[in-house]
Amino acid sequence: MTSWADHALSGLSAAGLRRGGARRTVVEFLDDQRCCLSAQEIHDGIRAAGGTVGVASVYRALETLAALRLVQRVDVGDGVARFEPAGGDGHHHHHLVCDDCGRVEPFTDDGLERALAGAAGRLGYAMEQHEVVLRGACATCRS
Amino acid sequence: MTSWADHALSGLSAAGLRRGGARRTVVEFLDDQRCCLSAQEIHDGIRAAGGTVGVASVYRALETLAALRLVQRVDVGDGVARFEPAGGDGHHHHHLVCDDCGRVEPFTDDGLERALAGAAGRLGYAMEQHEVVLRGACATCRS
DNA sequence: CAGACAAATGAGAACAGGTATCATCTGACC
DNA sequence: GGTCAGATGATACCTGTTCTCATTTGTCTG
Repeated sequence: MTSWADHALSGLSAAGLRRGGARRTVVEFLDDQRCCLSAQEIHDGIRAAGGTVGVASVYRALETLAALRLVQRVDVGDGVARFEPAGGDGHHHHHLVCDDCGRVEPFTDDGLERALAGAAGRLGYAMEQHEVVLRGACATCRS
Repeated sequence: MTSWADHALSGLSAAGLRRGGARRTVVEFLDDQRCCLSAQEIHDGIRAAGGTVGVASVYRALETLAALRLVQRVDVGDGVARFEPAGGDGHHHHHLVCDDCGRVEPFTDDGLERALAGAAGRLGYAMEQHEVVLRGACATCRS
């Protein structure tokens, strides 16, 4: 099995960057997550797990990983940036945000991916990443 | 012709809110714009046009309008919130962000809209709004 | 049309997420 | 093991956004 963490660490080496210390800790922490997390949540989570990584290092690691397309930055509209693993295994997804309960949940849709690729092609855009956020009332809150 | 400004001001009245002063100024300023603007840009633009609206009022007006779905909040990933008219006339669009020059440009795509509606329906989501951001190299920067 | 009153406003303080600084440390190569 | 540039962490700082509060202004009433 090739975990995303391995993929990401390889990517860092390939870019001529070191893979030890804080960067590795952030990568390994992210690897255990299901959906996007804010930098603060990542920082807190690492400390709760016994790690001692500074906030600055978390932000630096995320910035580096985002530049290498190894993490995706997600903005759901509450003013805080969230991050999640990207690239590597095909665990690509988008997000639903419930206006009532504020919960963020992932979803995938092949037709949507095709439509996105089609639109980018038609516009002459070399698409590197895309982000889709749907807002509304989730199935739970509708009742 | 029914401008978006009229539509938005009607919406404010219907919600039992006053339509004079700062709120009206913000609505009328937004009505002249092509694409999304940050709160700061809106504030500066109004002052440049001779208006005297405080920053707080700009943010409050935008928050109110967003809650009424009269403006759409757009987040392109640089940490500043942008806003643009929404609802009313069918001037709905999404955004392309160039990783090189940072320019944000609007686009529309019917196939994409259909795919979004289809995905939301399949997931049991009552979709109120959606936002799509494509990142990559724009046609100009590719050469 | 004047009076009354709650909603709305503006200036600036306060807050928070994110970034820059800098002395110290450490991974990778020799 | 030695060397040194890259990396780290604590903290000061910056900037976008929200809060506070005294003052102003729509709107409704009589």
